[in-house]
Amino acid sequence: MLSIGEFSKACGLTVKALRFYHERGVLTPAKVDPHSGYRYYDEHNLETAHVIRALRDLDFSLDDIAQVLENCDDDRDAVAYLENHKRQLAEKLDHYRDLIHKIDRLVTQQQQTREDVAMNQASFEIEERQTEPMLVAGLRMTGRYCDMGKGFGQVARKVGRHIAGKAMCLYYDGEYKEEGADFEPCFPIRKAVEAEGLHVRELPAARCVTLIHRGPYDTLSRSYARALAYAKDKGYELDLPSREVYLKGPGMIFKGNPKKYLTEIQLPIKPT
Amino acid sequence: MLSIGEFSKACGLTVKALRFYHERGVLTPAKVDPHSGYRYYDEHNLETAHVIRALRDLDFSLDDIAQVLENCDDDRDAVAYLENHKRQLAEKLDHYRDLIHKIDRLVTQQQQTREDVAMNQASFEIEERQTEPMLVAGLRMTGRYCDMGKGFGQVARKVGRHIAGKAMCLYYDGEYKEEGADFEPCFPIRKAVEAEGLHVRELPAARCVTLIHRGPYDTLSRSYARALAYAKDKGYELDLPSREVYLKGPGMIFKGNPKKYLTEIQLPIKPT
DNA sequence: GCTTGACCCTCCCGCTACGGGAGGCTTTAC
DNA sequence: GTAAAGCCTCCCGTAGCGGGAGGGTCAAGC
Repeated sequence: MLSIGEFSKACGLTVKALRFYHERGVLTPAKVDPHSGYRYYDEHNLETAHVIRALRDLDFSLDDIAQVLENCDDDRDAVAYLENHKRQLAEKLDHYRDLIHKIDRLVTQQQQTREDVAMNQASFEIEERQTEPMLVAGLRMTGRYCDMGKGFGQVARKVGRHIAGKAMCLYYDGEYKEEGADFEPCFPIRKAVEAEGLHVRELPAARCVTLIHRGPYDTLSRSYARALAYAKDKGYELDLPSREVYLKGPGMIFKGNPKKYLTEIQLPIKPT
Repeated sequence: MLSIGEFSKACGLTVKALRFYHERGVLTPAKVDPHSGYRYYDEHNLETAHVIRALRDLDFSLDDIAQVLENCDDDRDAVAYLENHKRQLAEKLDHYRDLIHKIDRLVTQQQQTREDVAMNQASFEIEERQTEPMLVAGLRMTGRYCDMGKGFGQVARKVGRHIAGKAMCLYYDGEYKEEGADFEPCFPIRKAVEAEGLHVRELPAARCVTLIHRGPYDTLSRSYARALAYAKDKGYELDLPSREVYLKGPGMIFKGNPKKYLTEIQLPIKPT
């Protein structure tokens, strides 16, 4: 018969834990002095204690341990519980793996943005440029521009891990529309994915009038005006859809400072 | 200004959570009516709420979120926190992966034991057999047999994932010794591992008198007597170390029922 | 027999991030 | 004016203990 302190040393469980196990009924001492309330443990308790320790080390809950103790005499009986517990652990594992991947994506996106910004920092002038063809997944929608965020959210959720570049939006109207606008938020993706509701295809190359707009979205019209004036000046006829590429916009976590947003406007020139 | 219920719908956080965030100071409503105590939230709160949601989805603690909110205006500022958090998640990931491996090992060992037992169930008679050479890691010790368990524990901890078969023990004394016995608990392993304090080598093949003992260890002497009598009868001279292979003994979790233990005794015959 | 120090006891609070519910105001709609 | 819905605070519960307060018990030495 060992006192709780001696037993604690013998089995490697803390005194606090032993008292708690007693209270929860998973490890009842062989004898409790009714006068002093002192707990005394025997050989059989030691065995149970070892079992509890082994199972706690495997992250079993006390309730599960109680079940195992009740139904098993043998490692063999415990196999079903072990398998079951393993499944639960595997779920947690997947969960954490998923979170780590998400963080990874956030960080690399952030890095990408920083590089893009650094690269484009010099030129805020109107340019003519040939865009590269790219594979995109988009969600065509009709409504107000402020609902665009939800569209991006939906697309991102569906093609999440295949995203290969900056968010962009295609505009199928030739003008600014308060309501009933026809536009398509999309993401460049690495490889063709099937996703219901999404339009996945290669966006063709096009010669464009481009301009990087710096500042909040509600001042975009000024930059549009400049680009359109330039095109008119050159006598270009413009094509649809026009594009906006969100080089630096609201982050995945923070909205950030709208004064620092960078948006590239791309107005395709109708080939002559 | 939205009431807490409306705001809850707007940001996707529960009313309970919002009150809790207020109490913890991570999301203070724009206005609190001093008379009624009603909380009212504004546009800026909505932004903060989104940040909190994004970070909670990544399993950030509220304390960490508070720090991020205090020090970051931008996804870019948050990168360091994300990296840090990722490290913590990676630790958990490793932890769970480790546990799953441990469970796997337990289960496969258990299965192995079952198969071994099924195979050996028929024969409890004395046999002569050539043992196969095998790679083992052992810990030679001097003392009492009851300390053998600790020896197995040490060996198992060091070569854990390389264990390839049943625990066994080599006996270097020609007789039973109460104290000062010279023996070596060891495990067969898959490939040579370096482990300080352990003796890793190939155990040579040997022709043996073998016998499977069923029951607790304190009745082993009867089986030894039978095997020794057989050897004497045949006129064999015996070699050292003799071996015991623990086909079915105390499990990794449960001690199990000693009456069901199976132990193979192997007494090497000195080549003539 | 007495003291002392080590050991043990039973509460109670703390941690995370809320959820559930009781009991009581306030606001809003009809 | 009234009723329903919404809001408030306060308290308890979660898992598995750790820390500590305040007080009883045990064994040994004098």
